[in-house]
Amino acid sequence: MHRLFPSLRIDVHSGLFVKDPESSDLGKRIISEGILLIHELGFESFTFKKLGSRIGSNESSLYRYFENKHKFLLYLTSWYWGWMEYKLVFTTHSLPDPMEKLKTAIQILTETTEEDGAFNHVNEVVLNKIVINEFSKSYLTKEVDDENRNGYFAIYKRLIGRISEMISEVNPDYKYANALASTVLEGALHQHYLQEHFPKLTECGSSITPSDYFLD
Amino acid sequence: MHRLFPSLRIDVHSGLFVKDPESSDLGKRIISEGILLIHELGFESFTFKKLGSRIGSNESSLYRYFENKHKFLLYLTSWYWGWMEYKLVFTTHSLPDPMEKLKTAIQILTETTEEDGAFNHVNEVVLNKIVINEFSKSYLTKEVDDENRNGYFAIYKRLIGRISEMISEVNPDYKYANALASTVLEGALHQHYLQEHFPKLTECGSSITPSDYFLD
DNA sequence: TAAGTGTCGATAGTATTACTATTATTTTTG
DNA sequence: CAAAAATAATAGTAATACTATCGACACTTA
Repeated sequence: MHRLFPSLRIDVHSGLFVKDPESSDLGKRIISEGILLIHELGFESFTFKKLGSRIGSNESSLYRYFENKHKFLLYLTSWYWGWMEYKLVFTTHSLPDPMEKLKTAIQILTETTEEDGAFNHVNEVVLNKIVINEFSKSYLTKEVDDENRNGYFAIYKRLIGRISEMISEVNPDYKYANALASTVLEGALHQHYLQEHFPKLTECGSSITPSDYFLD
Repeated sequence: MHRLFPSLRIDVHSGLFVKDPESSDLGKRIISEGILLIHELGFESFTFKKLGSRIGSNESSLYRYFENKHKFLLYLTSWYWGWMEYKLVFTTHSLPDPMEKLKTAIQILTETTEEDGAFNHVNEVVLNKIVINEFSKSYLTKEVDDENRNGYFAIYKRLIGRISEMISEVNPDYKYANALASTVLEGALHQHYLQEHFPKLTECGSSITPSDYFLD
């Protein structure tokens, strides 16, 4: 993925920020250091005050970029899924065989993330860990339905739609393409989590990866 | 399941409560109304103060039963998995055919919950909804590893172990029994959630159930 | 019957969180 | 260089997630 498209941007729903963090240096520092800090502290203990003092800025300045920390998380995860979609589409686009296409897709979606030099204020490896640990919290709320109506989960849904289509191309008679697509995506995050914290609940570990499991 | 064992108790790890809520009337009211209130408000907005005023009791009294609301959630979900385990073992115990056993198990684990009159201070239907919405939050924390070491997730892990065994009995050569068992359990909760909030991401709905999908 | 024990409710208090509002200062830009 | 925009500094607020203390009452038991 390295610098193939130096001018590429992941398009995140504008309702998720007050001021586009890509538009300034401070904004980019909020993103890059925010990712690291959420990873270090966990989303519950993460606050804008702490992030502000870490980047030598002020709490109130951060509120000019993001309404609250929940939207900040939505922004980050949305960016992540946009990035995944881009990797997916780019890699599978030219593959003619539906089965190979699907396998490649599953590989991409379930493998351990490697860094992508194309977006230098984003550490994709750490962001992947945040998604594993915190993504569920971004939608397991009382406000989901409103936020969904606003389109905040559009990228994620589109990604599932793409996988679902690939499944249907391999087997048009399979009745549960959507359910399977969502299970793979969510299940991959879950297996990575189990690997780290509940190794007895999965075979995945150093020699077997979640990709092996889902490909099987 | 109705009153087959009137003297049955689900054994929850004693580290999850300060004083056993089953031991008093107030304790039982905390459980039964707590389930309803978490469901109404969502776990984030739920507080002991609100629950106290709802049951005509005092905030500080609740703290005599549970150290904090996180442990309260752990208690409730742990109880739920204990109850599921009991249903699973009871129902599948006498089935001789491994395949039928596994199918019955999957049916139980993925179906929509019905009430069980045997535990009258617990509304299992609402508790199931809490598990769907909040269970992930109980382990997606910075404290998981400590809490896991304390044995707070033992029942859940044992349940996965049982399903894993059933899978291996059907096909001893299958390499990912644990991973599959955990995927089914987590995936079932996820499908129920999607059904409610993201219907486009799954085929599951009024005519097709998550059980159909996972049995397939 | 008096003393001891446990339970619960009431009240008060604390540090922190998740913001909002205002004003001052710096930086950008036209 | 001046105006506008961005950022920093400070203060303030309501709510959260507790902790601590105290008194009332019931129950036991010696």
